[in-house]
Amino acid sequence: MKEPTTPAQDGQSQVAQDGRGSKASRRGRKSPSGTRARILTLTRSLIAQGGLSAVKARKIADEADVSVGTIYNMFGPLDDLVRQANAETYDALFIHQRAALDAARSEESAPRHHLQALANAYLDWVRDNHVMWAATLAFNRERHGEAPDWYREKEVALLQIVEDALGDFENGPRDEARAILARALWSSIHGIVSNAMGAKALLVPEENIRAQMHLIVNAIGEQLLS
Amino acid sequence: MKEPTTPAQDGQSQVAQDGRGSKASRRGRKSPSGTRARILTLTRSLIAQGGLSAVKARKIADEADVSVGTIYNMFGPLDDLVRQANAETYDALFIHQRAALDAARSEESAPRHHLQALANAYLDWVRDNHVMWAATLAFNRERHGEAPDWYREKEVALLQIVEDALGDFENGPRDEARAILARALWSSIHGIVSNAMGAKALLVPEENIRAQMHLIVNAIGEQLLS
DNA sequence: GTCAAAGAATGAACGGTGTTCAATATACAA
DNA sequence: TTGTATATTGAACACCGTTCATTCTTTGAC
Repeated sequence: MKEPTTPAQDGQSQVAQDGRGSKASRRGRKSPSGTRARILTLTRSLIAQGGLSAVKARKIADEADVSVGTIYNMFGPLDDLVRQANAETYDALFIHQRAALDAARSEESAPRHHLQALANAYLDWVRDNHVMWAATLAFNRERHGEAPDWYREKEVALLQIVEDALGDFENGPRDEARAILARALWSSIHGIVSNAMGAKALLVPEENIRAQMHLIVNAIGEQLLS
Repeated sequence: MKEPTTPAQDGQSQVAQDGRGSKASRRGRKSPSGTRARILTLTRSLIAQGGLSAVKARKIADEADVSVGTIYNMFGPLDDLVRQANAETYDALFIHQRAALDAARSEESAPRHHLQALANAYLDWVRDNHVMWAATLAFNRERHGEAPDWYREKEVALLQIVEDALGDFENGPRDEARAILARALWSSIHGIVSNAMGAKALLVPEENIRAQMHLIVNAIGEQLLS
């Protein structure tokens, strides 16, 4: 029984979890030589080029100038390495969506436009990151049962943004009802985009997707004003 | 270059594509001994028990009392065999959904209840077939680009049911607009259910999922009456 | 029944995969 | 320098999808 050097992740705060500070770390141990970061970057690059199935231990080891053993020592099974890569994808999406909501709020716009902005921002981001995102979703689908808490929280954080946007409605739902609505909205938008997303690109014309999203968001927004 | 015995599928009519008639077939060739059916059944059974990753050529060969070569002669690469298995899953869902719409129509109910019935029926079916369905979705996500027409049409057929239900609205949208709305609705429902579906079971309480679906369907239904 | 040609079934072998772990190299404190 | 605790290595293992020369089976004319 030998745990990998870094127990997997603790994923406390959103974003920024690269392990330790750049030089001497908290506890005077651990290697400095950005090997861990290099492996992770390489993994992400492989996914971006060839999808999930392009992630091979030997390929990473070769290109990162380490042995296969090192990868396993640092990350445990290859799935855990992929999860780390996916975590960074989640973080990027999170930042993007938070920024979109903040921007929408800073304008003098109705709450329903905040929802529209979130949906549009999501589509924009998926358009620009379809391969990474498809890999993340495929991975999740097959290994959702085994996902650790710090990973699951990434999804929850995204949902929280939608809940926040729903809070902008004067007489919108609260508590449980708001949580249900947020999940319904997010799942729907997510479903629409996923449905239009192939392995390498968006298959349905972008304007069509946007029309579908707006149908849903408008229908919900309408209800929230009555 | 040797094509598998049965070229893959032609998948003409919805449902029922087991290849040839039970005994002497159209062209006086082909083997009778339900080997093909046995392999397919076994494959489906493996998926139902252990998910996509449980499908192994040698395992199937052992349990079906054939050699690995036979499987490859009959189905080509293992992915094609899985696709055949998935096709049957699609067919089962199609029949289930068609029946649900027919039943809703035969009652004296408003068109919006037809949509509700479809959504509810979908959730029912996924609840009872989560493993097979999860496998189908996971497979699609990683190999959507390579999907042949006869396979893609299975998805289209499901969408058509929703379009039909939308046609029940007196002054509902037509043509392109209806197609977009159907896709939006179906993707949304699908997204909500997928979001709540783990590898082995529905993770979110069923009543919560139903509440989410009804929010969406009601919101859309409302719009269609104004 | 015979027998040659066509077809179907076989499974050892191949290249590639994730993963392990005894052996080795390195870093650090005394 | 030396001893010990790490970190790194890569050959070896088990298993995977896939191929294809070989073997068995069926068929139809005689």
